Amino acid sequence: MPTPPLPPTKDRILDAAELLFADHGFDATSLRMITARASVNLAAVNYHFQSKEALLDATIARRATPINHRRLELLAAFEAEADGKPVAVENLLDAFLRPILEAGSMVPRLIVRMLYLEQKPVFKRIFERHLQPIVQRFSEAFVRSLPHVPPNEVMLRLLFVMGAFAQMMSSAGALHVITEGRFPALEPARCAAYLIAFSAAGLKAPPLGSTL
Amino acid sequence: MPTPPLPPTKDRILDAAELLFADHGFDATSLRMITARASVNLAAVNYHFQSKEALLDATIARRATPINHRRLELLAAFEAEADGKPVAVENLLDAFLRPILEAGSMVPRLIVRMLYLEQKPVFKRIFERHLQPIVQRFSEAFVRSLPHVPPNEVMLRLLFVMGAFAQMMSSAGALHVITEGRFPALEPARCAAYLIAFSAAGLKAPPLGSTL
DNA sequence: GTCTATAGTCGGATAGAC
DNA sequence: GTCTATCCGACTATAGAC
Repeated sequence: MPTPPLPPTKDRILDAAELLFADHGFDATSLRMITARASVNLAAVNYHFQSKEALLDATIARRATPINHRRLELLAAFEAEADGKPVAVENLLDAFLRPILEAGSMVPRLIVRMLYLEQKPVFKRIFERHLQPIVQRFSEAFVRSLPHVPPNEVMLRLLFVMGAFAQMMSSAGALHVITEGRFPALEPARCAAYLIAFSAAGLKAPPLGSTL
Repeated sequence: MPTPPLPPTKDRILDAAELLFADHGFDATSLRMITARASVNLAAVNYHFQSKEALLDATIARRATPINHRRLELLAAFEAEADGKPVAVENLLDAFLRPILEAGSMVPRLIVRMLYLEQKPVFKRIFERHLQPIVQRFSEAFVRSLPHVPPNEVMLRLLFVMGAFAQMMSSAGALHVITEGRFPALEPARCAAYLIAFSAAGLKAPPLGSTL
């Protein structure tokens, strides 16, 4: 009986990098931490990828591509269902959030951290490539679905939604600790329905208008 | 005429550290970057503070202490005004957010980054010392002001509010770029009224209940 | 493709003169 | 209190044997 085939080196590196980047961030994750966890030689990273930044890019790309594909699929389905009328904001939020939440527990933390929280030039490039086009597409849908809110105010409110989502992903687990046990320990994804209810109410609130 | 007196070394270090930690985060800021900007010798940092982590702590403490004092002052004023009745959530949000927004442009970015975005053990200790007690106090007020929402759901929604606030602080400026100029370039603080309107609506939404 | 070995850099922290 | 000089560890990246 042959030894169970380990995943190829390249995939083991990606798996380890995904977990460590998600947990500790880019700067605080060294290539040595990655190679140790992947049981791979240090030099293998620079052989398969060219640099630490290129590894980050590959890590994000592997996950973001199918998620974004699914997002557009769901959006199209909701739009077909609405038959020309604006889609309910709850459905737009669902189409945007469900694919990333269903991608497994580390993936959202990785993407959130990388795309919303970090600020280095690398991340700006990654954002432009992997999130910008999707955000554009969804923004337009949100603007159509919120006719009583000025477009710029919709954009600002969507920024708030992204922040609430990021916070949920990165520290919903901490609520159990902060509240000294009063809040149940539940996975971030279990909070999604609460996030959608909260966000939908905020998005639909009467606009302030004026300066935007 | 004497040369204009420079601030003491210790304060110059704190000023430089505040700016750099806010812009680049803790890991990406080296002591050498700080001493260069402060025009101070490298060894001065370890003389006045003991370590990089202790410097971070001092940087946060210098700003957080007066802000938290002001928050409690405003909260007490609103509670006195309400005369035993629950305070309007808009006022609670105002009492929590206004002091940090009035503290100058870098201060909120520093505190937000340190207390919400970073995850190292150092930051956990800083959070427990400088934000935990305030959050506790305000949570209770929010729970009283939202009698139709279960306490645990209030806590979760407050987490969303914190996330929206953090996102506004760290990337409201980017909206001008992302929208290719359609969104006006305005300071994060100018968005505060919009954040409060959004958050108040989200907080007051009908609760989902069930699993929390 | 995978390893060892190492170059080259930069980090935080400290010793000791002034 | 402030400086120079330096230690020592960790890092990314690469060269070159197998």
